[in-house]
Amino acid sequence: MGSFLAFAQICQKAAGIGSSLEKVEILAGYLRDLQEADLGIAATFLIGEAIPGQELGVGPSILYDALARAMGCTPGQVADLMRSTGDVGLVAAAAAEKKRPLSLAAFAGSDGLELAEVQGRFMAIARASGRGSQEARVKNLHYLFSEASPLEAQFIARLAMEDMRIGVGEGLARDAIARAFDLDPEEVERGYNLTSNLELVAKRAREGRLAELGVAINRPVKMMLAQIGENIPAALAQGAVAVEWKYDGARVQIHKDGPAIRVFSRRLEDVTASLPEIVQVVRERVWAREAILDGEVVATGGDGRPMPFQDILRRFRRKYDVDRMARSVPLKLNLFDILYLDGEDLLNRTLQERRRLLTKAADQGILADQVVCADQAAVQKIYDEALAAGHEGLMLKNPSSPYAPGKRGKNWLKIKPVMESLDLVVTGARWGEGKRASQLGSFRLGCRDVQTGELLDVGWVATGLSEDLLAELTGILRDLIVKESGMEVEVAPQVVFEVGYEEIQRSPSYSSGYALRFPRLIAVRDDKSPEEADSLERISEIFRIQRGRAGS
DNA sequence: TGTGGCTGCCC
DNA sequence: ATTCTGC
DNA sequence: GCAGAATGGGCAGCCACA
Repeated sequence: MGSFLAFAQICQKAAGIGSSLEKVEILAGYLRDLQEADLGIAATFLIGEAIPGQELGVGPSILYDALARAMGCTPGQVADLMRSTGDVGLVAAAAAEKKRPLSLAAFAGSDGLELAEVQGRFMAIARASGRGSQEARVKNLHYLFSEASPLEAQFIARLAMEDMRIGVGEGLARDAIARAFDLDPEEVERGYNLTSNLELVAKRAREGRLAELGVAINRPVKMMLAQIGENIPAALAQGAVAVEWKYDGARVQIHKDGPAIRVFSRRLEDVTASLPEIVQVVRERVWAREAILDGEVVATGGDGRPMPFQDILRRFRRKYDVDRMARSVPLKLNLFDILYLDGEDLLNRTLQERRRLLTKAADQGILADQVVCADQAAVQKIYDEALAAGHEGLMLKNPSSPYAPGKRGKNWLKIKPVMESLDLVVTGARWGEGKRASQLGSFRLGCRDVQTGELLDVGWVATGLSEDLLAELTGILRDLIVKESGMEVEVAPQVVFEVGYEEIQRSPSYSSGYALRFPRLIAVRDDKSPEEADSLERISEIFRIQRGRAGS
């Protein structure tokens, strides 16, 4: 029988090992000796998937509730512990230390939790819906904590958050499965990328039947991803590239089985019901009987320019008012790849070959434009056109590369412009978690309102900081704290950050009315005072002219 | 019945 | 999404 | 160069609660 304690001990061990190879070795040894059912559970648990492909509906709020109940304290006290430890796992371990036993079994010293029992509780948590469902989730978590030893509780809490933080992700889990059953890691990786189901992959690996996992209609394939490219000349160094616009939209993978059409999102969610016009256009303009197609949908306004990304978000996952919203935010399909055609897996064909087949399989009008080109000036011209049209930049792809599911490699490069940065005042901060425990991990930003002299919120920044800088900033800002509540602090406005971003968005939640898309710290401006920070006027002016709007 | 907080997922 | 870090 | 970790804005749907 697979004990959850043994799993937790392996997690603890893995978390303490730096070397990936050593980590894989230990995980492999553990997985190898499990029975089939436990192997499936343990494999998915390792990557923080409580139940393959299902939502738990548990976040910090419900988890802290359950922990508070287990410890017999208030959620506020749990939040205090979070601030000092920055780790739900450690808080849960503490809860298990001082728990009040729920059941007689716990008094008597229970037999310990089984992997299957823990997953069963998570299933009950995932199934809960409707009135009283949040209470049901809390109760099931509370039960698990009441039965758990401190070490078990640590990883139950991390599982509930679907975030194990043991330095094991999909990559190492795959390698561990391969090592456990003496298989080629590439084969395991292929099986996983074609099914996204580590439980299934682990079981098939054990049986030596990985080869049975192939490309099939209605089984979404992990999407191939792009790396950031340096610039156009560097991308052209290896020769000609396939050039496409990088659309500011949402990725879709479309499965067509005759008249039956399904649309999957980047995370392979079925979004068919939200996108009726995409289904319709595929029905009318894809000639292939069976196909798996890859593309990007963009919202297009009356002027033919792309609508803000926020509008696309209003379409995805929508269940109600779908038709009305389809009229106000119409989506256009831009197909750029084909992975499967009439019974044939095309993954190992070259991009050039796939493009040729795509051209035959669908109407030109729903394909993303593509040219194969080795000339720097010509690529630059397309780049300028993409930006002038309001899109993000270019995709430059290696014409002779296969479709590599789930890979983010140099065969697909994205080229985007660097926006001029903003100098913004740090007005607050938030205590971090994990690696950033007991440090300030994200920073609230303000711009100047010239009329009133006030600082207006433009959001937060939390990336672009090295560990040294993080520590230094914590030291500086700690002395500037004027107010503290929960995980957040307010600081006297003295520090100025130079902040980079991709785009300025209208914001419904920040007082300036604007927010930055993908904010990152470029530098701390020791040389600038808050009075010299950028103004709301400057932000709204950049907003007005960005992305080739106005003045071009 | 309306609303605000929470969660998951787009980027 | 972006960015930093250790292997 | 890769994989993992820590973090951003903003949307819909759902649930709790007033």
